[in-house]
Amino acid sequence: MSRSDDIRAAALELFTRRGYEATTMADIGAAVGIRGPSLYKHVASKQELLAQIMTTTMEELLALHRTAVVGVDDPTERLRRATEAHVRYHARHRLEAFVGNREIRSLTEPHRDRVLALRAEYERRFRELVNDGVAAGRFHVTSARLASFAILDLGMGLSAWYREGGELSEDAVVWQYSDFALRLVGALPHP
Amino acid sequence: MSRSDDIRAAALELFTRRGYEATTMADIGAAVGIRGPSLYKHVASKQELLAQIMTTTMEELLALHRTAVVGVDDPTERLRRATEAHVRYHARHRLEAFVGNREIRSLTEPHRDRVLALRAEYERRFRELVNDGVAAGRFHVTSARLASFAILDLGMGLSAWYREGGELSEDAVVWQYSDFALRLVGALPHP
DNA sequence: CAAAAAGGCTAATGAGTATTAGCCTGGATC
DNA sequence: GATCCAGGCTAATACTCATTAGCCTTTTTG
Repeated sequence: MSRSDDIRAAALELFTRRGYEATTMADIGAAVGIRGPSLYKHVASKQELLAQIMTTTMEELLALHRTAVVGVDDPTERLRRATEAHVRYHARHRLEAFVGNREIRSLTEPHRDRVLALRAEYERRFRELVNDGVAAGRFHVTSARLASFAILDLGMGLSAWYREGGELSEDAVVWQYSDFALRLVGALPHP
Repeated sequence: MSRSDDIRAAALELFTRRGYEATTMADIGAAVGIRGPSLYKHVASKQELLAQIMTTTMEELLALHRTAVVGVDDPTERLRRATEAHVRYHARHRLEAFVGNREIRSLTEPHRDRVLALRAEYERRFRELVNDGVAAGRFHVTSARLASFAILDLGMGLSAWYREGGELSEDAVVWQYSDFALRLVGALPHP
């Protein structure tokens, strides 16, 4: 089983660095010390590798989101926790998040619709968090859609530039970005 | 000359929708009504098409940035104008911006370094805008780098979801996002 | 109006690539 | 100890592409 995991990890790394189309089965094989065709003893196809990465990524993100907000009522706290989960996931699993955001085009049809549906669901949940805050008079934005897109895009941007062990620790980024999200929706008093 | 422009426009459209690697010269030809090999009467190579798109995009963005802030002294106003230019460019030239952000990997070496240098320059300028505001006591952020990344990422995200003629007008998005940027750096009074 | 240049086309060329076929080996199983 | 079989490998299959060659027609030019 470990071999399959190594292959998935190598594929993830290569899909991130070179992109799905530019990565060959021989590349993936070389990364784990075997030839391209031998990969088929472990995985069904290149496309399946991508589909698995993207589907599990979106499912994990949604699961973490649910866990983050469950049992919390205050709109500000709900948005803070959701953003923390969002940002932390993008920092901790930046390869998965990066590929998940960029390779939707390379996904073929049974999978693409599924991933897009999960993503739409995730967006909808953030939008509702913002809407709830506005309805409660706690947030002040002109367009909840725009504000939620902005918050989501912060995480996606993160997955492009964040590096573990870089200048900024994971916690620092999570804390800062969550603060940014609350400032964005006008939820914090002026500093 | 018009033919070359048509080809560049078709390539841009296809690179955006399918990605550089997944776009064939035959596809681009079909989009302008000729066969793949005939394209070579107008352009040198597929790679050149990409390089041209990415280089001119970054140069335009830098030029617009310079124009936006020149002669403005107030830090808040400088950041507002820079963000407006940034967001407006990403809305108005979303295909160029989208490709410019996503296809750096597909660029081969004389060009990639050049584009990366331009991009680094652009990031540096935003970071300095934020630093200046902090130094003047007008902005309140923990990390200027993080804040400028966040603002830049807003534009990049925009180029992924914005659609001309959609629910939100260009001006609405520009105004809102510039406001977000100022809220992000703590430059606005509490609403 | 003849010559040349533009700009198309089809047919190579020359790679590269996912996937399949079929073989081989060394350890596990009986 | 003979038999499996998991997991490698090389060779073949069957594309798909970017790019080049060489030809032909139309338009421009002198």
